Amino acid sequence: MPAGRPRNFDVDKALDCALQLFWRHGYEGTSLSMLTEAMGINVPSLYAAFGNKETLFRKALEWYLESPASYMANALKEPTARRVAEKVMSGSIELATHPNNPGGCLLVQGAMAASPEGAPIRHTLSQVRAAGEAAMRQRFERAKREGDLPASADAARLARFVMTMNCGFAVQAAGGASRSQLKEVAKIAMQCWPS
Amino acid sequence: MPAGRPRNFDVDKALDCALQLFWRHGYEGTSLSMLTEAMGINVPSLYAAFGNKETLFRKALEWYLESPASYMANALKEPTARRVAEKVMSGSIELATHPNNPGGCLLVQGAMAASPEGAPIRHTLSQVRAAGEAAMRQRFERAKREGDLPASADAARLARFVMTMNCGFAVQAAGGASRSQLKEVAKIAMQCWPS
DNA sequence: GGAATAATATAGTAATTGATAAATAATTTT
DNA sequence: AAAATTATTTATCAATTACTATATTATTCC
Repeated sequence: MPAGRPRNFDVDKALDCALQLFWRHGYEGTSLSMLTEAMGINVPSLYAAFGNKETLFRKALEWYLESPASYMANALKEPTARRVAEKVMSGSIELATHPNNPGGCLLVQGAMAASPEGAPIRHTLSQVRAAGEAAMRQRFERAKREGDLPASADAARLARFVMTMNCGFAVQAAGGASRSQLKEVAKIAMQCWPS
Repeated sequence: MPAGRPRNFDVDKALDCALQLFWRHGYEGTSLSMLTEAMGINVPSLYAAFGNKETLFRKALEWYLESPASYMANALKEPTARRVAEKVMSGSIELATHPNNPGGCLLVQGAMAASPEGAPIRHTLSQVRAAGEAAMRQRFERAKREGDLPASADAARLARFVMTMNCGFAVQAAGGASRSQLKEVAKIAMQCWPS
């Protein structure tokens, strides 16, 4: 145990509270007073533990990607491109409509509608989305080499299609669409998958 | 001409300036000082002419729906359901990626990421999106009666599918996706259209 | 037990938010 | 020309924003 007065709050739990707020209200829609109240700490403790609001958001984003949004990495491990696409969409829908979570997706929720001061965060989030799309593209290229996607298929376009669906799910879920409604939509989307 | 000192600004032009800002930055991301600077008027004039920030947004929204977003109403007039879906998606993409416009769609951009104070606006915008989806559903039901959609098709699901694509286009465009990239995505989406 | 260390609590910073009050200027009506 | 009406200007309002300085409390090291 390090010298000095010990923390009387759990950093990981506090970070999870912050994530919930950012997820629901976006970066700029979440104020420090909302954060400190939900995290159960006061402002100087927040700054001591997390730097400032922006670094707190970035830490919450990291945690989001490695835990609630880990469905993406898992989906890429599926054996065929079709099943990858199905898993990405169902994972995205389940995340965006889980009753314990705020509706939608942090990467979408946090990225829209921001004053000029929020531009760096917005930029980071669209980069993260682009990275997900690129990972899918590479996975689909592998599928072409492995033969479970026809050689005529365009990996980049298919990845963009799935990511566009994902963004659409996030908006629809934030607007109140139900899980079963979005699953029906995903089923329709899979009907155009090349076989 | 009414009695009293005449306005020395054009209300419609000022409203259009406000729309540009709300479109780009969302409701809460746009401040009164940004508005007055862009509109070329000072605060009391804004309040006298438009009420307050919220009614100004609602007037900008009305203007948005009847002018830049009129593609939806026009698309519904197409003779077949397939062409309706094609037109809705291409209209949405062109709006969201037009070089003179802010990227994305006001209905999406303004609806995400908001503090609790912005809830009424967020609610209004998701209602407007739901209204568009309902209009499409009715149009597709008519198409079933007219025979250009098979009786087995589900009008509500198809409408939700197209609206989900639209929301996805808006997010992707706001994140920098190009018009041609999104048109390719729309082409893929149309491959699953029932015929 | 005393010094060093680190967290918390209280209070307060300058800047910005949406919104207004009072005074002034420009019209039409009579 | 005077009164009535309406817009603009200037200044300001209380509340909130992200953030910090100071003082206090709790712990470990020596």
